[in-house]
Amino acid sequence: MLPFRIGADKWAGLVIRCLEDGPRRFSELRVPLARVSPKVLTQSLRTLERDGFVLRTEYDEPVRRVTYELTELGRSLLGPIRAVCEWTSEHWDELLDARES
Amino acid sequence: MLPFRIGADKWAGLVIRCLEDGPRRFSELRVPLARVSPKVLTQSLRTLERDGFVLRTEYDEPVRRVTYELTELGRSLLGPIRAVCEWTSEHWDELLDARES
DNA sequence: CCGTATCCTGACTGATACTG
DNA sequence: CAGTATCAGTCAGGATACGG
Repeated sequence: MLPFRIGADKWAGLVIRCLEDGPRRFSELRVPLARVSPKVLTQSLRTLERDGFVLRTEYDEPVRRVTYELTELGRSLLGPIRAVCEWTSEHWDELLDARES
Repeated sequence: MLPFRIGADKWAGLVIRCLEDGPRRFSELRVPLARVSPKVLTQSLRTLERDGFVLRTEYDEPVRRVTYELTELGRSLLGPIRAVCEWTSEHWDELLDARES
């Protein structure tokens, strides 16, 4: 589908972009990433956490709450990621043409 | 190994960078990409050709010769790719740290 | 020189249902 | 709410050897 992607796993780039405006809860991430099953989303977040791109915070409250936010390292990735996303939107039509022929 | 990559396949980004200075023969690509088996390199090149990033030219000569070069579309990818490569070299140490802990 | 053919492995992705 | 458990399926990636 996508001509290319950023990230060790398929969704890492999108997840990071979803976090660029600040911390998000798991359920908040599921909205823009509705096509991603909870298992896969969790896997992606765990990998991003392990590699130091994302910080996971668990709050001890009556209603359970967990947030994810970008670390400084994760935030430094936004530049390259945006470069790729912009390229994709600029060249989307050409990509479709190449696939059809 | 690499924290993330550009390209539908693992080597696409590197292949494109190897072509940034002009056409290269298959055997020339195998030098910088020595760790890539010929089958996988061929696969990558075929995909890049199909998607319009690379032009493959076969010369009818006594000694067989095939060259690959970037199309204009392929060349337009160099910007985003360089952004990712630069990021990687700048943050390489941090990535290793995260993996070890 | 420029690839294919074959075989193999495991990483990645996924749907669905269930739990603390 | 924030995940895990389970059960699979696909497919990219890789080693090695051979072919036009």
